[in-house]
Amino acid sequence: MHTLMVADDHPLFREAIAAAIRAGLPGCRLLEAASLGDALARADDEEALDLVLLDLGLPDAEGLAGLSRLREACPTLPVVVVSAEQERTTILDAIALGAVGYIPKSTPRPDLIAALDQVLGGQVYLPPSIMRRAPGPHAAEPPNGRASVDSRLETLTDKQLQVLARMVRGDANKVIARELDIAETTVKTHVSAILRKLEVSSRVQAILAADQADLAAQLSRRQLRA
Amino acid sequence: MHTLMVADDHPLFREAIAAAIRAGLPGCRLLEAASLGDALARADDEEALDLVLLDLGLPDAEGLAGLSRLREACPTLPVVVVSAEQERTTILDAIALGAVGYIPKSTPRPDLIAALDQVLGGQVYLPPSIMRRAPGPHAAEPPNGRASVDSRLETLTDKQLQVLARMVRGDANKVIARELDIAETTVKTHVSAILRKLEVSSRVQAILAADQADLAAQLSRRQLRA
DNA sequence: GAGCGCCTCCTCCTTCGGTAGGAGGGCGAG
DNA sequence: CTCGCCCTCCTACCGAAGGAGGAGGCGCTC
Repeated sequence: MHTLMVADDHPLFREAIAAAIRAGLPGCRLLEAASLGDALARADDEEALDLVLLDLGLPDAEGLAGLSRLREACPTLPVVVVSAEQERTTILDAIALGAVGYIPKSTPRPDLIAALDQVLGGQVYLPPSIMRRAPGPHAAEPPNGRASVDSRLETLTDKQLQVLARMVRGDANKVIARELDIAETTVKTHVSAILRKLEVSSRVQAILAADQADLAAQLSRRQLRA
Repeated sequence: MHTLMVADDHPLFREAIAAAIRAGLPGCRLLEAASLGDALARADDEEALDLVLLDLGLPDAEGLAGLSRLREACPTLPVVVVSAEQERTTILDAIALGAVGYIPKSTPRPDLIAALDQVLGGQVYLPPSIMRRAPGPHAAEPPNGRASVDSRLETLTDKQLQVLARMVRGDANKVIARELDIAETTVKTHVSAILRKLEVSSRVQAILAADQADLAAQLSRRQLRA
């Protein structure tokens, strides 16, 4: 049927997941790897490999960097991330790196089998329990993080927002001036106002604050061209 | 059964997708909206709404900003994006904004119905044809995108990386000097080297390049404290 | 030992970033 | 009309950023 590889440094968990697969997907060949290096070596030998279940947190592959390395070494090999980590951004980063699925370690057995089925069938699996939470990306965050920056963004005038949009692209004042067809001194005036309103003391910090907030949304909300 | 709303400004496409749904998911109630404003108004009336099929490219909601607004207005309302756009990053952005699925307009009818089924069943749907392409995020992109920035990061020395880590936090040279307990002139030397190696011409651009690449991974790979 | 790379620090210089203050013009609300 | 807000531009000043060049120390390899 299929050939899977479980890459996890914790033997107990490796056994547990292997057992679950044997029970739920009978007929599968199962390989095991205790480290990323191990997994990479085995992936070279086995050309019949259909899927890798990769744990984030392998000792020789800190977090998503490990996934990145595996993807680079074997770009055509489908990888599902299996992890205790449940952050939305982590999940999205994993998918962005080319993972074909993300399975939290807390996933109940039947759901896990269904997820693997889905992935082996050529689909992409994301955990509904996390990805379908209502409030989207700005959920259980500290109330004085994103929200306040966002509100400060709203106090900016249109021109200031346009200037800020260029700042976050890395443009210098002189370039911004040329693009918006105003004098550099005027750009400076706007920049000063932006720094004051954002309550920061340098251009870099303004940029950091801006892309923590949803600048793109603010721009389109006011029908401003970027 | 379920109540769906199709939000698309193109009447022909709206009809086509409505017909497909009626055929594939008999018993569904179907609402239609020709604009984002329209959709928002109808979503307020209907409390029984199960899913919105949102087109990107509505005249009053440019691209993902429209999704953002809809999500803000109705955070608990599941939204599937339906679009001609097929960029991986667009898809991931949509999911990051809280969409529960992404269906390219080129999706064949049976697959579309299956996708809607999956979403109505509480899952998350991503188009396999795009998301499971082999080479991951740096595929058909210009070869000098993320990969090259990443490799340039590797040419940085440890100290340079430590300095860069402070730069991306918005620290000034003086602050970095204090933190690393070296002279400000030395920090400048490092910064200059960083700019040269990253092939950029300003601090801001260096920062933008750095957090496009995986700086965190690089730091932990060398066991450096941030 | 010689060479090399890295880290450290220095000076001199230019450009950029940012503040302060003033000044004129457009535009809408009272 | 007056007031206030915004955009525009200016001068002047100062500190931060960045380039050029030199220099010493440290640890490595050949």
